[in-house]
Amino acid sequence: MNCRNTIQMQKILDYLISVKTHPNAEIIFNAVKKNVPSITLATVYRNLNKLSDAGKILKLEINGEFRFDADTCFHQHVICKNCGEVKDFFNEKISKNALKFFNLADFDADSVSIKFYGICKKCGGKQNE
Amino acid sequence: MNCRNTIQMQKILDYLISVKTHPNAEIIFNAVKKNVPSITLATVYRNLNKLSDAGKILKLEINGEFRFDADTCFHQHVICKNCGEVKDFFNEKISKNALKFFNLADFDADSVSIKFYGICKKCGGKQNE
DNA sequence: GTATATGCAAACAATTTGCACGCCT
DNA sequence: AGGCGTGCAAATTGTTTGCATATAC
Repeated sequence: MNCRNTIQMQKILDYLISVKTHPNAEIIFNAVKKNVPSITLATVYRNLNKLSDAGKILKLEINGEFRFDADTCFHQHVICKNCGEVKDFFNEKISKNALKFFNLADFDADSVSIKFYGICKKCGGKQNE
Repeated sequence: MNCRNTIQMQKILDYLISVKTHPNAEIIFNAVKKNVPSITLATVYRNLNKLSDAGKILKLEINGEFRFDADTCFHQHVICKNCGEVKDFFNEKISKNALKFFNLADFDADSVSIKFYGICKKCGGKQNE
């Protein structure tokens, strides 16, 4: 892939690898800005899109925005319908199984995104307080 | 649920039930407008959110926007990474299996969203032409 | 040297919100 | 009658784009 090794891109990737959360572009921007003060949000978006096109990171659609994840191994995401918290769930089999049973003659699927929705412990019972 | 039976809401739901596509708010707006000329996009959004909160329709996050689906039975969605087309895939077992194997002590999941990504037949080989 | 990436600002697109009025129950 | 839903317009939020300059290779 046509991907130049700029400091901006490197720091964005470094940051994403260092966190277990699933930050959106703005959070990544603010974090990387500490190391590369001149960076702009546009550059962050451009790099995130490039990295996800290259398959180096995941681009998740959660709560109406894109979130990014440097862990590209088979796993799933868990989202609280109340507070919006996002967690990982690791069960390779669930994803592999889904792909195994997928078969549409006119469609060639190479990846699968699995999101569980529910209520986290913190919110349990007391929604929208 | 506090849900008044307005013509707007009824027509939105009728339209969604009548199509097998997964329209976004604007497409729904334009379709319903033919029957209810006074309707606005804001009303469409408000009703779609209410219907999905009530569990009567599904709110899908696809290609950076929300798409809506009146079929709330277990099924999955298939998205072409090239042209963005969205299709249904029906395999109850995949979704039920995912929920069955989900177990996080501090999280109670009641639904799962499964999206397959790949290239549709139309786009096969000739991406981004 | 040349093409690609950056920074900046502006444009865009999707969705939500405040408010006065109208309609369901 | 009272409250929820609507229409309208404006505000928000998230993301992309055009352009001149800077930088990686």
